[in-house]
Amino acid sequence: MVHKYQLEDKVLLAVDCIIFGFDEEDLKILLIKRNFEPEKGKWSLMGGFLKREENLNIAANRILLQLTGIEKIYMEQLYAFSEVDRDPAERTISVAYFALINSKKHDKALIDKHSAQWFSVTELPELIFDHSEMITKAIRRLRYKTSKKPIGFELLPEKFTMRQLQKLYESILGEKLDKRNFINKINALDILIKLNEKDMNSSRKGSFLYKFDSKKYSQKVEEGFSFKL
Amino acid sequence: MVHKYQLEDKVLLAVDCIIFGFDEEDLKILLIKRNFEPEKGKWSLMGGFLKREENLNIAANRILLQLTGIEKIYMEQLYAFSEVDRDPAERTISVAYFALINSKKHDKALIDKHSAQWFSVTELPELIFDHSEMITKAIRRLRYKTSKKPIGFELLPEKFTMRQLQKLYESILGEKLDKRNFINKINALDILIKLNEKDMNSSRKGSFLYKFDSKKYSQKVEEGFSFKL
DNA sequence: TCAAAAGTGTTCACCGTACACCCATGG
DNA sequence: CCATGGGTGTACGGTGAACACTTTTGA
Repeated sequence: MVHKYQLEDKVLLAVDCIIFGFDEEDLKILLIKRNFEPEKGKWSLMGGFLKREENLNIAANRILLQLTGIEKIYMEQLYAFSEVDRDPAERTISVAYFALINSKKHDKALIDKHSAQWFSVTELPELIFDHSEMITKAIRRLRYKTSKKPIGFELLPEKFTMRQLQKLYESILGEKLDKRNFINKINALDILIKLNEKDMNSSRKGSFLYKFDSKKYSQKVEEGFSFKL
Repeated sequence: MVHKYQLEDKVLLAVDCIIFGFDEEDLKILLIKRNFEPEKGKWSLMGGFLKREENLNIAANRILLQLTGIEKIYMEQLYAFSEVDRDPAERTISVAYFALINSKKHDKALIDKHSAQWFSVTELPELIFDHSEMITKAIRRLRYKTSKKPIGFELLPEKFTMRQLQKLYESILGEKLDKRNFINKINALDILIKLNEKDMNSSRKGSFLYKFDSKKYSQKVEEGFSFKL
């Protein structure tokens, strides 16, 4: 027998995505210029509504694909935002997701189509609704995450230098790190492969490139290894 | 101008509460016997539906009040569960909250009214829908929380012994702790007031009672003190 | 030859952990 | 007088943080 909850209020359920990227210098967030009412023309997170046949993760994936053209994106549910008047048009609860992408990989045409733009986390524009609050929460969560597991690799190209990795961590944590200590710690984790290949762009001497060793990593995860950084 | 999102699907939004309590021995969870369809008669978390005029926190407060009779309960949003078929009756997304209460304080009549019962986290019955998953997530979150801030006091009576506090931490973390190290750490936090009063129930010698010093605590929070345990 | 970034180890202070015995009391 | 839980301190190893100089090479 199928019973129904007849008398309860229904609401719109939105998904908003905080998309983090990294451009060798700064931690950035991808924002769109809203092309529909309300608040048309203002900056906003990329979002959409949950459809009947989707769960939230699938909806978030769909929304991320729409803007970036990337299928498999690292992504986590963040928090449900539910103030009664958060969206002036209609009662809407929004579940925020944060995502990490390699900012070189996404589809430029889609970015243009949505009038999207990358903003450094230190120089964000004014945002609609409670989107600033969402971002604040996302940054906190990202900081926490990176201190517990080496999540940051999602934001880098396949091959990267120690310098880039350090800069990434610095921009996530918002503080300078000591080069030697950083390298010691990373090496202690033992999840990188040092390549016989140098990146000659950054300096005359050139710096070795590394790859993330995902096999070793997942093995260590299974063994319960603690990745504290 | 008020614009509406005309064509989007609406859903029911539920709030389910994982209510933790502590009885001097075990970490427990308060469950109810469902008195409505579907799954009537089975064990379930206390829950309810979000109303038009509420945000999620307020809804969670209302639901907690209904079952416990306590107004101000420590409570945090946990996660939104959204599998399409999680509730067979109707598409329902549920935002889970976890709450910490002093299990002595709640209203017994309300417990009876809802056919509620405390279950040790190590001996949970079969639960409806995805409620087991919610509990698993809540326990993980609680463990994390207690290692970062002294959240556990919410679960104890106003006056408590070191022994009780240690047992509480042990049952949250699921492991035995060394008495001396535990006391040293707690004392290092410097957020307890030792009373000139002993609890004579636990032993012949009697053990000193302590109170949580919430002034000192909030002062330290402001100063950015790290409460790592 | 010099400017610019890469690469590399050691020391020290502090923290977490392991560990065992005496105390007070009621029965 | 003894059984029961309460209360107390120290030693050691490991980890995190501070710290400076040499190397390479293109311009």
